[in-house]
Amino acid sequence: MQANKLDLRLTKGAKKVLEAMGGIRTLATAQDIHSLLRTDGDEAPGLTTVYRALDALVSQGLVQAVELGDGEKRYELIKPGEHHHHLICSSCKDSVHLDQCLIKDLDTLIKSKYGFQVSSHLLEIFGTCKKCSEKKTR
Amino acid sequence: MQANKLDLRLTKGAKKVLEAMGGIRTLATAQDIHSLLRTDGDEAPGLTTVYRALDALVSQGLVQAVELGDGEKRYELIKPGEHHHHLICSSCKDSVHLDQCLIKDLDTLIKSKYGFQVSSHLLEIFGTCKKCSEKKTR
DNA sequence: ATAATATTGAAAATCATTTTCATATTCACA
DNA sequence: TGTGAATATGAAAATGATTTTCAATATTAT
Repeated sequence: MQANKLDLRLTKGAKKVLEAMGGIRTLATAQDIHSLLRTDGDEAPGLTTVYRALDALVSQGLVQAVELGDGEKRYELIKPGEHHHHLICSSCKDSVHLDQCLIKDLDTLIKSKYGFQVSSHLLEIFGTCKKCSEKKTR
Repeated sequence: MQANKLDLRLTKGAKKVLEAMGGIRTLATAQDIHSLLRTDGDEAPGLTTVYRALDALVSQGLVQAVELGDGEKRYELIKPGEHHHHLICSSCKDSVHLDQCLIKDLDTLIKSKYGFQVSSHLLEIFGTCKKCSEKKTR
């Protein structure tokens, strides 16, 4: 039977990657995820498989990829089809993800002003988090 | 305070790069700029120098670097200290730059809501440009 | 000038990611 | 349940953008 309600044809590797990502709250590189799996021991998939799994998960909408400008892609679990943005602290490198997209309504404005049909966007915000700015002024 | 005496200690290579970028209206990679200079002939700087020049120009605030997720940095001339964002057509790969930052006022909102001091942000918008969507519906 | 300093470029190194290819696993279906 | 086709895997090699090295040049201050 080929019932495809939600096409979740996940490979073994992808399932493990998904599982590992469940335990991470911040953005992680492919290599982060790989070494996490390695630490957890049991038959960890190789790095190549992790990359392939991440690709698959991204196109299935379960994971989002973010590129911050340092030449390394970072990945994060999302609710299927959703996305979100981050506040990234330049000092402690920690990232907080925002619970809602801050520029949802921009799409229609852009459509009417430029005739440009928005399909996705990339928004990341850099600065200093509360903790770090308190440290500085102390 | 002396405001306008900008520290323009540009190397010969950087000057050439700057010049070449003046003639480009879209985002260009280091290699684009390099081959443009090569085409223009006269004693073009090597690729290494182009990279170094771009670094310098970025830290001097004359050029902005954008990373779109394909692992290649793209560069663009800006008015010193300013920045802007792009509408990038997934179909024809052309990019239009927006004349003003669409999320200027977000900073204060984020500051009050998260205690996070914004210093910079990354915003790129992907979709289909007017020309390309007309082509499709034709 | 002359010595000290900074810039250049070719080639080598780096490093994340992708590809290759041979082997192992899963799947369709008779 | 077996059998062959299709898919998944991983180690090693390839890729490709960027960086580093290092020796040769050019620039600058003295």
